[in-house]
Amino acid sequence: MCARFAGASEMANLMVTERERYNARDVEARWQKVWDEKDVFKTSNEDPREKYYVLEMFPYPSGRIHMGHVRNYAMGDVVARYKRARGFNVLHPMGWDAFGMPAENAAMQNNVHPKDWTYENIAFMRGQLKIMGLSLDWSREFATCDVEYYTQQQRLFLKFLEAGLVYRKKSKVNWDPVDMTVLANEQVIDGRGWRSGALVEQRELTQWFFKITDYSEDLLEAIDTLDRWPEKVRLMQKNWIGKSEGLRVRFEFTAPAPTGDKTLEIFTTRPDTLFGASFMGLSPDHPISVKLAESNPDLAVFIEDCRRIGTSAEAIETAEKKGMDTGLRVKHPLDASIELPVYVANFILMDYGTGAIFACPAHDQRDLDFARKYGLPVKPVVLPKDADAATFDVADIAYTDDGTIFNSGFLDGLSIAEAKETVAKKLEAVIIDGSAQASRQVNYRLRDWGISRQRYWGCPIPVIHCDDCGVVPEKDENLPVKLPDDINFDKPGNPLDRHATWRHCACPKCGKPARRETDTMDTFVDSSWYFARFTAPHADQPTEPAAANGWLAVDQYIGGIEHAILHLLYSRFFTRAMQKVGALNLKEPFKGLFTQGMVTHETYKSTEGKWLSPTEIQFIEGDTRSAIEVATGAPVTIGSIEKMSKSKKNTVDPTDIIETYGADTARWFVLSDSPPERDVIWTEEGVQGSWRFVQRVWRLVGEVAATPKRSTEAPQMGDAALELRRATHKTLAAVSRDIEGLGFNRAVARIYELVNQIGKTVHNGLGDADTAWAAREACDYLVMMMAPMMPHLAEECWTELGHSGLVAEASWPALDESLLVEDSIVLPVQVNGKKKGEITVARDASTADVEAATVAQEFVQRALEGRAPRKIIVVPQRIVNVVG
RNA sequence: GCCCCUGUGGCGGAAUUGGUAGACGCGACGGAUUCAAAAUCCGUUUCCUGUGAGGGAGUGCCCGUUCGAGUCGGGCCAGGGGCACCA
Repeated sequence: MCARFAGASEMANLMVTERERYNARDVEARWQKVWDEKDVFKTSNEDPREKYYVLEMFPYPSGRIHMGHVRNYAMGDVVARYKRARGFNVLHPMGWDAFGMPAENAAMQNNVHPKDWTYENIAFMRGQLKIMGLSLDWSREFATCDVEYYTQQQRLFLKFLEAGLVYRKKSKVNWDPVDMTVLANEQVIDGRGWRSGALVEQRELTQWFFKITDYSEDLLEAIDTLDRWPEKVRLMQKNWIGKSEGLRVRFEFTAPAPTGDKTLEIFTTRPDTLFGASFMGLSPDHPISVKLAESNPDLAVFIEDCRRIGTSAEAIETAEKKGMDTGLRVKHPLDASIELPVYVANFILMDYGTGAIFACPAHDQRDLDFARKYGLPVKPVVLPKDADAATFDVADIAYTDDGTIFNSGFLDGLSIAEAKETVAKKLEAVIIDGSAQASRQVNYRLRDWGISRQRYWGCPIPVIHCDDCGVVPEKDENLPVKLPDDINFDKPGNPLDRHATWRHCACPKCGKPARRETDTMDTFVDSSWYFARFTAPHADQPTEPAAANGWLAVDQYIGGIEHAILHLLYSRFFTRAMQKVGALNLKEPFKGLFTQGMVTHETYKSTEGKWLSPTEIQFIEGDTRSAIEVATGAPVTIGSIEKMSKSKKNTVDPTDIIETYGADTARWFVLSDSPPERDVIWTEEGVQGSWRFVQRVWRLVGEVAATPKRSTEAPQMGDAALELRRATHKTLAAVSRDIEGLGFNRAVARIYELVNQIGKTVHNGLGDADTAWAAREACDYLVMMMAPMMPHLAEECWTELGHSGLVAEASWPALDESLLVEDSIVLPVQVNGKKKGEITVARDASTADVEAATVAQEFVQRALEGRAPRKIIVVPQRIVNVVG
């Protein structure tokens, strides 16, 4: 509880001791028990109704849930409960993304076993989720570290291996020599390991890869079918896959390279600028560079330097363009009289294209930087639209925009596109050494997915290394390859490597002693297919294809934008791969995707500059802009609003909030204040507003419930009663539409409006039978409409209103369309586009009648200042505009 | 550098997709109730001007399209995000 409202906790307690107050804590526990005992949210695979699969990204069991989880799961729960009320057979499961580094860090720091740490966290967090009152089918729960789950993952791996979707290759990695582990690029900070602080080395390791690039084109193309995904995410995925079309061109060496190659093959997207070529560039890792280095110590040193620089973003940004002349020369493919030097250059990547380029400094910034440094020629060949060919030159900025080709012989005068095509056609027809000099090629930025991790707490890769047979897959009947429990973390590195017995086994092929693979799988593998596993969580195969095909795709997937690329792309790949091995039969796992915003909070700092949590500060009475530190009384600096994080201490614990105000209040608040895709600012005032609303609804429902139960037939309605009925049904139409479109904040606002209207009616008295009838209908509808967001309060009110059965099992209320249209309507009247007043006319009034009514208005005459209207535009049932 | 998104009161945000800008909530202010407080209820709250009815301006800035623009188009400015030696 926030110290700013140190009194609030006691306040809330005081409130609940008053008899008529709504006691969230007791009520919520009671209804949760009822739902549980009746198995209300258990879902059957055999239900004949239309299916709806709603899923929130499952949590990592870090120890406690945070407000981000609350927001995410509240949203999913609204959808699940709404769709259930709409008659769908709803699958809404929950599980745990339970493998990963933090468990091992905890093991090293606190001497607990990763398994114990993980399962204890899961038990605690499950309890936290349960008090949120989520409509989850807990019978389908699993953790990815459950042996049952990772057994099936190993089975999938072996099927992928058999299907040619898995391979091993040597690859460069960031290696932390102290922790003895591979680091992801994000874990390298200023060239040092994020944990150990040791200088990171580039190492070549043999690693396992998934062939995601087999699906580059398919993954790219199918993005266009994902029309219920945010445009932003689709764009990010497109950019990540990074398709570029170009030409592979082979340049003839003047004398064969030391590797024996007669030609140097490069990839370019700008064949139109070939006449601007000034030199060739090789990656330091190119086979020719490597071969040359064997007999050239200077080059060997240079290549070693390049490798040390690493792959982090900072390193790349600050690195100067550097290179070394190899002494090799090639012939220009379009003009054999031109010879070009071949350099090894530090900015060329081995794993894109062919690891070699031709450089055109005038039209590529990197090439230009390099050319200026080494005094190489810069020859412009693309002329900007209004430039003069005689004087146009490039200084320090390469010209990369559109223009006309010049200085290029037979290409002169062509557009860039025409020149590309002309060059391609010409070089495709030239045969060197038995094959075409050039071929069109599509290149992707997307790389294969390296899944090897030198870690203990992950899914073991089920293969065996045999001296005689090489790499041998484990036999299916020998699965699972279980993680050993008896490990220790007293030394850095992978405990599986050091285990006394675990890695020793018999070769599945020849039976001789062999060694297990000790690498485990990237945890992204675990989360790439869990959504499929939920459809048959206890199957003895990875999936039950009938169940998977019946439930998938996920109709609505909800989670953070931070997974916009990797998790979602891997899952899309996995679904395709699983289709290939017959585990299911579809390509796209998530039909609808929604990425919710973060939960943010003000930050606070002490006079010494230390971060302070909201519980450590107290606001000065009546002032929300100044506060003091509780412990010292010193003034507090109130900082910017940021994502809740442990490091900035600006977190609010969901459990504290739920204990004080109840889960419904917490859920209502995170749904109400901001559009769900944007960040929401957590404020104590806001939560109290939600809490006030809960009490208000409870009071109003209580007053209405004291009136006699309404008959099925509506009585003759008076004006006030009819107005309330109209409001009720309009709200129903709007809330339905808003929830369908995930506009929870709008749905909340509509519900507030209805409650205000009910309040007004109650305030004016419920004496008339028709008013009481309308008020009861309004409350029945209100309770149903708020049930997806505040399920406990809804159940309690439902009972109070005299209904038997559960709201959780009730159908969405019926809409009376006739109440949405009114006989007379208010039309705004503009004069020359500015609103001057309004008129009330019959709904079906003719244009002529509306015009007549308009010109008769005194305010219209006044605004026209005596002139006659030149034109009157009547938009039926919308607006009138008088042009004068 | 490339790609994308967002700019509306003191604050979070609505606006039927070109038709009454500011719904709803928070905060603030005034009042009722109370011995007093809490809670609750009733008001006011975009800005300027006016005692008032009213009048004028207004959705980051400029220009345009339109009877009519927060919404569409063009050009700026500011903030945020993604990718980044990708040839």
